[in-house]
Amino acid sequence: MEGPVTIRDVAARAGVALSSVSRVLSGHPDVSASMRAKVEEAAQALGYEPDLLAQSLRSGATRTIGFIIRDIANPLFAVVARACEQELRRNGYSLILMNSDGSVETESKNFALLRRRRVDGVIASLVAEDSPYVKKTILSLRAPLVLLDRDVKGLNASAVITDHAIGVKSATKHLIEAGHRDIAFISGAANVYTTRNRIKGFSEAFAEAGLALPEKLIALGGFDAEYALIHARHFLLKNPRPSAFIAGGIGSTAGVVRAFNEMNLKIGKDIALVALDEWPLFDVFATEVSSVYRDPEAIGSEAAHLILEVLNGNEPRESVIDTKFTARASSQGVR
Amino acid sequence: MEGPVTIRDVAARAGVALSSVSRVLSGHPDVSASMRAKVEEAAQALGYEPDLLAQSLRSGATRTIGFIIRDIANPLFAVVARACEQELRRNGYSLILMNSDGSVETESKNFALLRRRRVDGVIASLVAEDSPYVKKTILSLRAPLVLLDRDVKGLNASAVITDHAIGVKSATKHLIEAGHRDIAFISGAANVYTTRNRIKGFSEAFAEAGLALPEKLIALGGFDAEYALIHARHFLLKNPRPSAFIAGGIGSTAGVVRAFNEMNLKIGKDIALVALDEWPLFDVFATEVSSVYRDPEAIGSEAAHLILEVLNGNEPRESVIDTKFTARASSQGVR
DNA sequence: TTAGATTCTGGTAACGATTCCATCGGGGAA
DNA sequence: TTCCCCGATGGAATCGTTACCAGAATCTAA
Repeated sequence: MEGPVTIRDVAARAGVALSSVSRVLSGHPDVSASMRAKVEEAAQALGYEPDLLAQSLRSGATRTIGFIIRDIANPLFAVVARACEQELRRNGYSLILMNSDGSVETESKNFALLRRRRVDGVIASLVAEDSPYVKKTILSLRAPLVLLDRDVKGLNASAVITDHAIGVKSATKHLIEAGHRDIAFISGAANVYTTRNRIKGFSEAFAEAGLALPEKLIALGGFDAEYALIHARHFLLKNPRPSAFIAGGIGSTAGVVRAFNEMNLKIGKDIALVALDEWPLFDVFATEVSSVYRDPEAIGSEAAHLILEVLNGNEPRESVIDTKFTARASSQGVR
Repeated sequence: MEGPVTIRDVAARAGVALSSVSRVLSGHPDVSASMRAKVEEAAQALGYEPDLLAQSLRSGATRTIGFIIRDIANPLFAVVARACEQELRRNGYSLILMNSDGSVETESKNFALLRRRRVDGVIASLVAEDSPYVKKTILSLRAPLVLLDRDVKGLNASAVITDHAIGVKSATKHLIEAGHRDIAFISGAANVYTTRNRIKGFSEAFAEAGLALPEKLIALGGFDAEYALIHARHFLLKNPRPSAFIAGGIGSTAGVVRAFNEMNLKIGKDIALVALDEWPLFDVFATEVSSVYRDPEAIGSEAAHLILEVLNGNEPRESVIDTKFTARASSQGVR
């Protein structure tokens, strides 16, 4: 009873050659019934299970997928990760999780490490699209890549893209129709598709209404609550004060709502709010918040499908997830 | 430019033996300066990086840790996972994430797969402590194990234990002192330490106050919102109606709050609420909720430390994380 | 000057699996 | 009966790395 059981041990016990054991266990057709019986008995008795490491070295495939994101603690991405892991697991793949901590440098190191681990593919939500690291690092990855909500040219990668614009446009229209003009928009960094696409929807709604875009009320710099808090405070001191806020993601919304609380502004009464994305307990606790929703489960399982497709020899492609605006108490009855 | 660069290619380019390349790159002392220079030049020029797979096969260590939890989408565990991954990454380990989907069978399969992947250790939050699978599966793991908030005898595992009892006891005392007697308690399944330990604190507070435990107001069966919703509804129809609720975790709290909303009960006014754990945006949106808080960052990094300790040859041990009750508006002014 | 120790280097055997190739029989066809 | 082919098996090479062993070259000391 020393160390794990290897194929040698099974061969010895069954009194046959290594290669025969391998053939039986991998279901090779040219094996006699008696051989099959002997080997299976021995494998069973010894509790043999093949070493995935050795198999990987031999076959060149690790049945392992890297998953790189800024921060798994973001509830949206946690759901994406869960759905993705589940789907990959069903197909015999394991997921290696890495956080980038919001740093392109860490992100780059993560890619390099995954390359050395010989992962069969990578699913990633990049910190930035314009980093000098990114393209070089990714191009040296000898494995299929699925990008989440990012647009980087010349990578030959698959992508799961969310159509934020359509939802944000509806939301903005809804606010404009309710009489809002000074609408503040606070969302994540401008150097990623997510933010640009959201702004696109925001702009389109103003353009179609024949109104000028309130450029001075747009703050795009960080996904964190701190960034949103500072800018929301600043906007709330303007004259005239914005009558509505659109806040991107959980971090931005947290910051915006804290600013409201500081000034004792009641959501849905003194000020309107639309959140981009939803998260756990979104539906509970006081005022119901209007939102632009995207299904994180769908994003995760679609990412898994896309990588599996390429692993099965198909060409990389893009898949679009839609968004849906729902008006709730937080954006009604303010004007 | 075919396939990844191996140590052979480096040896060929430098005109030396394989073994010399290996020695230089692994920092062996007995290497001449000229040899070092030649090999480093070649490795640099070819962009060589050692294959972790091959190294692992040779060395027996994969520098990989398995992380098994019920559900990464639980915000508390997402933060635990992040902190854990971060700490392990700093020490050169990668994390393989697996969800058990609340099934002991899936959990068992996950353990088996991690064993085949030859992970160096496993950090796990078990679905149940009394499963027949668990012990057998875990004992066959030839790697150190860190349990999160679970108590299974005879495993020789490390553990990060949360001292829920102390926080829950304070919370219960606080409610009792405010005059509450019919206090409902809804939390996760009873077959795990977390729940038992919480109930312990709950019971102690009643005992010390010389009051009988309101056993008919205790529901311990599931971590999900659905379970909590059904039981909260049921309790709210009792006569007398409970005047306070203690809800374990995010799922339970969601269910309880939904039940309140259905009956149009205002938290902190018509009914008191204490939540066990906190989560993103906990501090925002209307009524501030009293809570028993534990630091998920600390749990995650402590788990990483414990596994690293054992990997460095130390004995497994237990580490205790404390909890802290904070009274907020949700539990004040109801009576 | 030479024995002995000390560097340094190359060759080779592992780690645990798969797969190709060669060999050996047995069965079918002429 | 003879020839051929195919099913079944064992042996050896391979994946990319490290580590042991032996030998060559250099150096120290008597």
